[in-house]
Amino acid sequence: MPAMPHALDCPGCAAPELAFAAHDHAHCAHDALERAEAVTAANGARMTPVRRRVLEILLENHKALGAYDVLARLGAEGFGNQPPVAYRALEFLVEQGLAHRIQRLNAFTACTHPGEEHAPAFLICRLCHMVAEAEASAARTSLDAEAARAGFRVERSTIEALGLCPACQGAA
Amino acid sequence: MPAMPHALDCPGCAAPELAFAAHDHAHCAHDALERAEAVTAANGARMTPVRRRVLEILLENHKALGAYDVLARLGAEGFGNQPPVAYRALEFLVEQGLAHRIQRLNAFTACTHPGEEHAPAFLICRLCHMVAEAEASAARTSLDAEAARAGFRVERSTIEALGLCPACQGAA
DNA sequence: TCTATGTATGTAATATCATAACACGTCAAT
DNA sequence: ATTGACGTGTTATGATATTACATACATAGA
Repeated sequence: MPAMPHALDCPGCAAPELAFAAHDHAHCAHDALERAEAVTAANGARMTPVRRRVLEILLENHKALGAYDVLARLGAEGFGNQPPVAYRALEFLVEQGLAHRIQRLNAFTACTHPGEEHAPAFLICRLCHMVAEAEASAARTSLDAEAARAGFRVERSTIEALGLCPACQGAA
Repeated sequence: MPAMPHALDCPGCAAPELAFAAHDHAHCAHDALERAEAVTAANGARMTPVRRRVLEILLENHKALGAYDVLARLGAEGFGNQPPVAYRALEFLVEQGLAHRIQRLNAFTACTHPGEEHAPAFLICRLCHMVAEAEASAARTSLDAEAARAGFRVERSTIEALGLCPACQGAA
């Protein structure tokens, strides 16, 4: 799987913050799955059937899914249908950096560039509910500096924006 | 109520991002209540007994309280004891800019500088659970710019940091 | 003053999100 | 073959939030 040619071809992969833009999503998802296998292997973690399936479900589109939405899908496919089944798989994916939790929505979304160190901001469209990741290092730097002024040491930060994606701005 | 002399005297009020610092909290809370009355009056909104009481409860300290914590207090004091009673009052306070919702905690905290236009970042101590407001305009500017690159229009954003407050850094 | 209107509150019922605790199965290392 | 770590299934429960409807209360206009 040649990484560079692919990234150059695929807007969604080359610039994941453009999840809103049209892109070859099947490709995008397939690629993310491949990377996920690599990431878990590198971490000595196990990508089991439930976990893989949950990731596939999240990768179906760039929206955030609630744990119970995922659970319903799992149950329908013969996996367990009790909440811990979904929550455990989601927690695993988040730990491995393969999915993110969107605090504002109490929901989860597949990571669009797994394997790369990142702590993105999320752009959440209030109409179509798409979620994109955006580079957040500048915002985080400002936040850390401001926190430091108060003597506060930041360990993790959540940056989420609610608004309108390009397509929905036209609609509204 | 002379605003300037007071602000100069009270670290908590002069620099609300220093909620972690020692300050005359009774004064801080009393002042916030007075300002709250002014804000609601200016907005043509009604500061009713339940709403005032909820604000007082939130003002007791700089921690975030869950809706059900607030509700338990209300119920014990003769107000309604069903969830909507708390949620409605909290929603009102948030709308009026007198309280903030902390997404990460599914909880609410009194605003430390009501009446001033602001969209702060929150600094949440994971040990003592204190919550302080920090200036977030720089971080927001970065975020908006990054969002604009993706064609996304930000309407509201949530910026929350989890970490250790000055006091708890010593303890840990 | 009366009454119509909008707003606030109380209450019941229910929906939605999340975790604790325990049983069972698999697999790799001894 | 036994042990121990890990993953999954299941029951039960806890925590957070909303819908819908009934009642009370304030205030403006007749």
